[in-house]
Amino acid sequence: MSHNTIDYVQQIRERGYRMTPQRQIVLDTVCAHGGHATASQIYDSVNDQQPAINRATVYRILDFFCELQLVAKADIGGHTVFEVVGDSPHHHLVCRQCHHVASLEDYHFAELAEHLLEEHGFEADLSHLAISGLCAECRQAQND
Amino acid sequence: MSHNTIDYVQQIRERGYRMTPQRQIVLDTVCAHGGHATASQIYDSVNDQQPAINRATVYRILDFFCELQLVAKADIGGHTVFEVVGDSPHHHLVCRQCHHVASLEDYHFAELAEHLLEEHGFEADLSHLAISGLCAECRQAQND
DNA sequence: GTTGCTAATGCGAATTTTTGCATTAAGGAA
DNA sequence: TTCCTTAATGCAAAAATTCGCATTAGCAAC
Repeated sequence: MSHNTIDYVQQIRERGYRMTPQRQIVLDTVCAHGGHATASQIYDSVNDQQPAINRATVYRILDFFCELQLVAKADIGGHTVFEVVGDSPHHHLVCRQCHHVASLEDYHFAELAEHLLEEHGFEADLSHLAISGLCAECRQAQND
Repeated sequence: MSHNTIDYVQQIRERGYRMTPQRQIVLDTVCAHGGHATASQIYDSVNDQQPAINRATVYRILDFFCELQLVAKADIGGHTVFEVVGDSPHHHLVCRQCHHVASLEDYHFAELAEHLLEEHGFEADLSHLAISGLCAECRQAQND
């Protein structure tokens, strides 16, 4: 798995929360999925490993991780998916036509975040943003 | 209501879809709510006016309007809300702590959209984006 | 106006997600 | 190690959302 377990445990405890086997498994599972996984997909995987873990618990844990920003939630093509927040923040360009998803690491987002902080005092969490629009291919196809 | 009915009807027909009384009522209702309304809230309002309209239909119509970009869907503080896309595109800064929502009309977003188009050929639909982060108040409170 | 094609709706059931509450267990203190 | 506090889980029921399919109705063509 790609995450450093010790580190996450510390982060959780420092904020007054508890580390549980359920949370460990869910975190491992989200990591294992790598890309984007829906809550149900994550539950299914978890269930394969530990059938005793309740569905509601998985949902609550995913919410919990999102609040702690260990995991990011995004709406991609109408589906809510989860992804571990790693060391490389990136964004997603989701085509509203073909639903293709392009990942993007772009310094312009950093600029935007700076502006928001300076001009509005808002500390934007600009990692794993899902932006919908028209991809290059679909734009071309439309111009026929 | 704030929307020009004729205009929407044309847009819908031009793309090969049909205008129905159900769609009209849902559109009016989303407009009437003005700000942000959840699917259930919209269904309730619609149901008050026309009890015959099915719940599933309301959900499908909301999706339909989103695809046509007549309506924007956004995740705000964990709730999915809908808003009519008017002539004044704006964005939402959602505080992850206090869940306060600030509206924002910012030219920096337009710049970002330009960059995405020029550098990645992606025509971003940058209206009604919901960005989560920490608002000024909560940031200050955290520094005590 | 009438007809025909098919998009859109209604309905019921399945699936997904949330919620309230009793019980369990994490982890700091004694 | 044992005890205590209360965060976290499991369970069951409710609520929200999606899906398949038979039926209805928009609207373009005649």
